[in-house]
Amino acid sequence: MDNLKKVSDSSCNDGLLLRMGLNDNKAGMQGLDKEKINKIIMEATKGSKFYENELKKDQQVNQRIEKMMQLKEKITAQQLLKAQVQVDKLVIELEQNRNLSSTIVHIDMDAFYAAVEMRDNPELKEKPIAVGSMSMLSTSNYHARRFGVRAAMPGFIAKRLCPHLTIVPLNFEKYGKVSKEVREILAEYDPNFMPMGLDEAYLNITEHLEERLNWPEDRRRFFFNTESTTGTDKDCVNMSAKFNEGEVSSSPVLFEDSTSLMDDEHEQRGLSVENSVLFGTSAEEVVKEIRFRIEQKTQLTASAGIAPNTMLAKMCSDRNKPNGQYRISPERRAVLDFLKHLPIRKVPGIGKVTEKMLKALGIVTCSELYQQRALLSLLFSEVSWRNFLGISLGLGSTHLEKDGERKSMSTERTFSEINTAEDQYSLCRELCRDLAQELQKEGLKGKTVTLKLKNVNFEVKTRASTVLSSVSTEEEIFTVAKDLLGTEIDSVAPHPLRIRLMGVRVSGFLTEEEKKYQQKSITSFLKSGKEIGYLRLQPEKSNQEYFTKNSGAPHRGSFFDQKRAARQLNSENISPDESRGKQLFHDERSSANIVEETKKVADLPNSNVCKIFTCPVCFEKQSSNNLEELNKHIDECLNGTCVKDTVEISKNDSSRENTSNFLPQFKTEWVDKCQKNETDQLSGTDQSASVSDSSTDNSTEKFAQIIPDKSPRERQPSNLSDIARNVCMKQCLFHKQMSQDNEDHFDKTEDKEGSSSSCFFEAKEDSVLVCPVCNSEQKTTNLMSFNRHVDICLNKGLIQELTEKQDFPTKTYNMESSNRVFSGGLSKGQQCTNPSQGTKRSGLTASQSISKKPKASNSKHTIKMFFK
DNA sequence: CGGATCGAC
DNA sequence: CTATGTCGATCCG
Repeated sequence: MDNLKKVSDSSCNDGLLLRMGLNDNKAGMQGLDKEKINKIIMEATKGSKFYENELKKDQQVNQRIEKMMQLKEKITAQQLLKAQVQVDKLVIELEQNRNLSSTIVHIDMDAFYAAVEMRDNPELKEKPIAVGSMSMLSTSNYHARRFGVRAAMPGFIAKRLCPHLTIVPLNFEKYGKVSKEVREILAEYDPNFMPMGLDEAYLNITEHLEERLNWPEDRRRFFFNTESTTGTDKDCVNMSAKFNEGEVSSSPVLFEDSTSLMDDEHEQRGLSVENSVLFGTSAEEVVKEIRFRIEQKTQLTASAGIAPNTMLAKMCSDRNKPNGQYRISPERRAVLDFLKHLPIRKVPGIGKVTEKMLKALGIVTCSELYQQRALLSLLFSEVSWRNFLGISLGLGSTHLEKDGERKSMSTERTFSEINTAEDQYSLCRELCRDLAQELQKEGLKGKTVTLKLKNVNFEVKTRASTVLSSVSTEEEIFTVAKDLLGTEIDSVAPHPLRIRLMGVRVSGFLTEEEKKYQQKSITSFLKSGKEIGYLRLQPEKSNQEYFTKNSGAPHRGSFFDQKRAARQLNSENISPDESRGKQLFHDERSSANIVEETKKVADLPNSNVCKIFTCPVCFEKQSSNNLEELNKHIDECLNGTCVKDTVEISKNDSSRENTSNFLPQFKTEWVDKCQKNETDQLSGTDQSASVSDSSTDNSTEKFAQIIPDKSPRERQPSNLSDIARNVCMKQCLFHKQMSQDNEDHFDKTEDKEGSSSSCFFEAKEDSVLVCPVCNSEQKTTNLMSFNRHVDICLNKGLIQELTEKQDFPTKTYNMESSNRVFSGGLSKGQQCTNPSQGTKRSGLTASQSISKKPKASNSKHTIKMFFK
């Protein structure tokens, strides 16, 4: 979708206008120039509550910037130098692993909603239109954009900018249909393509390109759609001309004033059959073919980008928009050239706030981003500056990851002021009802309910509560949401709560495996607790039964249950892979237990268990209704007490709960069982796990040493260093493969925790050190010298290449705090970027290892575990 | 964990 | 009159 964000304003600090992101305006045509547009927007905006709030937010950003600048002032030249060295080591490594072998395509439908509406209503074709409502526009056509009418602008302001503007209401059904048609085409080129919303998608056409080489020619020939409606014959001809020219500028659908292109150039480019186009085998040709087919099928145009990774592809698709395409050839040089003068704001994941913060540091273009990498590493969080670095090197995801399971579901509504508690509660219930319905469609239950409120001053608040048992029905959700709402109403009493928006979200879903077991187990844990006095009934005002639904069964002893719950929990803490494997492994045998448990559940009458717990050890009431707190307390109480029935714990049990503490005895027990289990049952299978020597302490570190590993051959290294070596070896092997200029005989070792200054390269006996930058063999085996050489090389090579000159601030500062206060924007597209490289990347230091994705590869996981 | 923020569509 | 809705991620306390 077209965003208004892309344009930055050169005039510094008129916050709102900047936010409105006015585009440069083509002179000559009707429309407004930038100045007029800004003026009108200001007039419409000034004095509004909305504007006041925008100013406030702006102030907050300014404060953040100020803080950052203060921090910057304290940085010493020495610190900066050190940072430079560290960062540049990473640069080498990233550079080493640069992967240019994939061909990623980003397809972006031009002014999608507006284009669809124009297609379906010819009357609109000549007019400036926008899709949305008086309060908010989703997109506008290119004609309307000349007036400054843009997505995310309220309709009433758009009307002032462009009084003739036609606002068409949204019709998602229609867009969905068209989107589906487009996706059918895309799927032919990459069955695993990744749609991003209705109008965008990423494709990995690497495989397609290979196969295509062997295709007969007629498989690359496509015919014009002659039977299309609304005089598109001419459009088709236009298209043909455009495609043959390989140069496209405007679309008849999008521009009322589009000129007819000449139509007799067919022969110029392999058009051997009348009414058809033959496409070649290159990436460009493939994408032209895709766009051609999209237009033939839907009468809509698309823009596209072709590049070695998703980030670049996305930026490419923006380049020749609308109805154009652009390719970055898979060469490092080409990538860097593309980035050289590119404003950071064009980068997906860099929004207006990040742009502003970076601008305060004098960073506007990607090459400046690279220049300042050392500084950024001191001012921003690890995640952020690494992201920045990746951006400035042009690195991104080279494969398309399927998006994982959903993490939350929410619904929210904006309305004219509601200020009576009664209305607010009923609205809240309504939202809960809607949400419950959607949740049930996907069979989801979550533990956390979040209430979102926006008051009439546009201030947003969220209030969350996590409950013990997963919720999914209207009543369950409402029970929680209502409390949150009540608290907020009380907090402003005796004034009314004046809101313009309310939203409800449920998150904290169970994973597939958890779904199977947890419900019963957890609730059984709670129920049994109640039986022996863990939980006590507390009379409450009204519908406060948190656990009336999904009641669990009583099990035998409380201790038994508690232990089981705790054990499960910890298995969760070990590693996703590990616990998942285990669960699957035990599936069969545990089913019997579950059945039995379920029966008991059924027998239990609805109860009114409530929020007050009594500790079974000290018998004191616990005020917290947080299971974690409760368990923590019980742990403390129990610490040192002997628990005999540990042996009874069967590994089949699979209850879990979100508690990080549990009885030490159980941990030990669990580890032993695991250990046994692994060797007994897993040998010979694909799965393996290594358990390090069991030390005596009961800390969780022990669990961190259980290292899942897919490769049978490397099972059970005798100690941690062996494990580490294996990891390094694997990575080196991979490295060698990846390295185009082979012969790199250096070994990389992980930076150990705490010793961040340790050398990056470490010599193997008999090895020759080859500089990864200049590729020359180094005589020295002294790592210090070698590292120094690499640093020098870097400064000569990379830095110059990308930035021409190296600017090195040399002021002297004092700096005591290493706290990074600032975050750089990271969005999905962005930060998934590096996993692709990440899985292949070697030599990551422990602290460098990024593992946010649950789907982190095993090797990555191992690294992280190892250095925990 | 909860709350605020950012960013994308 | 009239400034969205939904989701994921990060960071901080």
